[in-house]
Amino acid sequence: MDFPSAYNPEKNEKKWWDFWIAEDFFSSTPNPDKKSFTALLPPPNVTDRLHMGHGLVVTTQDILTRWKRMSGFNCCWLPGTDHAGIATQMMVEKSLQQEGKTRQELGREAFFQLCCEWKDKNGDIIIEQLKKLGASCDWKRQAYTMSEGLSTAVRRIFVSLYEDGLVYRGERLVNWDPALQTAVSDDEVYNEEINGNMYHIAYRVRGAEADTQVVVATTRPETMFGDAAIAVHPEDERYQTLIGKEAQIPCTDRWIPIIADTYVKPEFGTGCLKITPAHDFNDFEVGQRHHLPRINILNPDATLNETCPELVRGQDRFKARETLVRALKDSHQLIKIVSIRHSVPFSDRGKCLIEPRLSLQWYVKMQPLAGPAIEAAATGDLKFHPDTWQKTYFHWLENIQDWCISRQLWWGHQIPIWYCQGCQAINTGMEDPTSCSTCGSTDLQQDPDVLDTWFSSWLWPLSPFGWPEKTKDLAYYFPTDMLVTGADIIFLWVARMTMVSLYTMQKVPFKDVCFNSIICDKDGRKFSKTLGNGIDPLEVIKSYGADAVRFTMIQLAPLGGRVKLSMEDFEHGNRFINKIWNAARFLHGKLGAQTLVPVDFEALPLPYQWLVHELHVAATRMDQQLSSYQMQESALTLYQLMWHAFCDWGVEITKESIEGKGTVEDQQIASAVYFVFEGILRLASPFIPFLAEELWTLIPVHPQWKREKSLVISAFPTAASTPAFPEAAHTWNRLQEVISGVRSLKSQMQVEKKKDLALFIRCEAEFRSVLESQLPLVKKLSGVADLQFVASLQEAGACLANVGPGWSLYVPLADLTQIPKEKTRIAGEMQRISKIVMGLEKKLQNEAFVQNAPADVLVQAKAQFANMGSQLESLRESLDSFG
RNA sequence: AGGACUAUAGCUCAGUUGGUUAGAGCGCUACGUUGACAUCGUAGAGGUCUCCAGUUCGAAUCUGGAUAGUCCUACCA
Repeated sequence: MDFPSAYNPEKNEKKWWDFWIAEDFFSSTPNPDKKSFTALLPPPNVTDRLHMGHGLVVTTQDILTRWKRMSGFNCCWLPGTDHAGIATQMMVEKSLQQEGKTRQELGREAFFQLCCEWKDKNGDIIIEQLKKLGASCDWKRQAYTMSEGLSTAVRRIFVSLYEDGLVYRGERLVNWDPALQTAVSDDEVYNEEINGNMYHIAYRVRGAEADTQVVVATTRPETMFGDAAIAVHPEDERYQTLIGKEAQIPCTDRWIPIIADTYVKPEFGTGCLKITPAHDFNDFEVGQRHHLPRINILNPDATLNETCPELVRGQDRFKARETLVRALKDSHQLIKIVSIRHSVPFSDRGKCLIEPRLSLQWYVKMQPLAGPAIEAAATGDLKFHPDTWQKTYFHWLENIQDWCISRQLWWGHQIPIWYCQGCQAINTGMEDPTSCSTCGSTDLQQDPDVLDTWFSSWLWPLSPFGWPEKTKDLAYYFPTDMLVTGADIIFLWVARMTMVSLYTMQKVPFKDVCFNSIICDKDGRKFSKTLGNGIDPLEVIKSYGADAVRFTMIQLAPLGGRVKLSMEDFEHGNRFINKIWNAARFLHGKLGAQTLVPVDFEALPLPYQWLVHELHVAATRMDQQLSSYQMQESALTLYQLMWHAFCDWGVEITKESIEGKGTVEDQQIASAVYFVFEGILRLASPFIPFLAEELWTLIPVHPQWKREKSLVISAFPTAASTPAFPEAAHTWNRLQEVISGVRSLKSQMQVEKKKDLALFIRCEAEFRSVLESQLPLVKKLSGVADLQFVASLQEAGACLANVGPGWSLYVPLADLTQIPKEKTRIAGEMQRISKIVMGLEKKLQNEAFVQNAPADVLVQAKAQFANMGSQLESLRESLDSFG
């Protein structure tokens, strides 16, 4: 068979992906005889395009899912997309804008239709990109938050919560995005520090004395038209006389009371605070305490409304500020302007300055839902990896605020609430009402708002499996097993899924939540569009292949960490792919002609027993590491096994010991080597599925591995399915030390080219017999012509020495002028070792240590003491031999 | 302001219940290519595990404190 000299990722990735999909390996249906493993793909927005964050989440989850699939689980990894209310609406509006149209001109229905069309055209781009990475999702189940089924679930949960009194409508301050003209939730707001001004403004006070003033400091002077009071601290001596008096809002003839409230910090600003309940969150509360009126001064587009004086009416908030400041200057009521740096809220979506604005919105009462969610994490039903996130989770839930779920958008699930135009009653239900349930009137009007996108995504563990129907899917797959996601949506998504699952099903939605790393550039800055410092995964896949990208990411990124990623990092994964490919190519050339037979492992030569044992150790370790979500470590285990055990030693040994005459011994060795290699491919499959599959089909069939139709559904090696040879492995390790010792000695002498070099070795009798049994191989691997056993150093003469545990290697010094240099080296070595020996001696003489240390630690220390002691002895002997 | 996390080799990071001569990859040095792979091999150099105190027979690992950095939450009228 022809074996290509280089691996072609692009060609093979397509080939194998098509094969896997055609054979339907990733689909799952409920099967009571098989244990399920369910994972949820965090549904990307339909507006998303693949970035490294997705890449990492998908790779991590795919590795775990593929590993579980190969371990015999019935795996369902559920994919899908989120309709992304605001983001999609913005996209569509933008394209409308280019045609010079607005959504208002188009009308709600047509606009909604346009959004649907946009989704149909662009919504699956991200999904196709995920597939490029090899995501082994159950693609037949691909869900979408606006699909019919999922929309029913949204309606069901809304109605249930409403009926349970957990959904209510209230007039509150919301974060108002004037650009999008909608409320956004607290979690969609971010703060940014900007340069601003603090305006000190004088209000006239009505009282006995003429011209008394009270000076307040504010960053938003225009909000004064919504002022309902001026507050001072009740114990602030400066202002005692003012409490109870009235002050006049400049530019108006409105008078407001001066009140006392402990919220005011006397040391801040002037110690006098204007209270604007309708436009500031804290003032809202102060206002509530003092029963102050809430005066809304803003139109939805943040222009000042009719409650304001003509001076500013109709002007934009920033324009109005300028106008007002000029007017205040003229009336000498502007005391001063101080420039400050302060953080102000911005809308995550609209990127514009948020205005707190009074409006009627729908809310979910969160406290009753939070309790069980706290409980679940406290009892360990729900675990976080790393678990430090638990604290954050608790803190948020314990201080939870009600969730504003209405959005003034057109794209999304319209709120299933109908207001009776007759009696004002509120109607809801699973069916659209035709008449008012209170008065029977047919004049009903549906609430124009839509629900927050998260109000559908929080049902992700439930709705795609058919909830609220009691489906077989739901019974089999729910609760799911695992979620991998970014810690940034622990509140927005993770906690809410937990709450709604506990509310509806009395069960946590998943047992384990893994938070993946945040990906940064070389300078530690987060990847962001505005900085343009991101790395496009698709571009990297193009140049290195999906496997290289996957492997690089997973071995670089710990759970819950922060990883600095640069383009060059992907060369690491690429080299690994190349290395494996070439190892396979070598096996093909050297052993390819062999027919594989069952291996009699017990009868294998020592080094091959070691190699088999290495597979056993790695398989055991990887299973354990993956079970505890240590993907990074398991990738390293795989890497070490493949590169340093199999290639550096296994392949080298094979080169020396196969004779190529078709003997039984050769056949056994070839079969053993391929047994290990196939084992490694199996271990590698979850990490680098494309390459593994390609090589797996190229290698000869091994009778001791069960051959399935594809590697992706083959058994993952375990401790039980791989033979172990701990003693043989230990023995071979000792021989490896000698081989390295010889190489080191040669390197010191710079005699790489002297193939006829002969060395002396002195060692214990027992080890000598082992060494003799493997002497030809040891000589070949260490690259010397001869290795002679000597009983003493005297036999060897003036020598360079290399001392290890239980053996000393000597090579005669050709050049006697090197003796001083060698003496210095040995002295240094002796110093290093005697330090260790002295430490051990002190330890062993310490009775407290002897008494308290566990038995195995003690035994180890004693053995090491003896070992190092004898090495020291040998070194001293060498030093002495130089006179 | 409150909270969380991080501090280990020049760089990027491992180090799972306290017991190793503290590791890996990249980079660096020396040597090595007549077919697995130079996308390579062999051998090296390089670390008072940020600092101070404590617990312990024993601390990179646990506790307290300091310093520096990152992030989150709330917020400054």
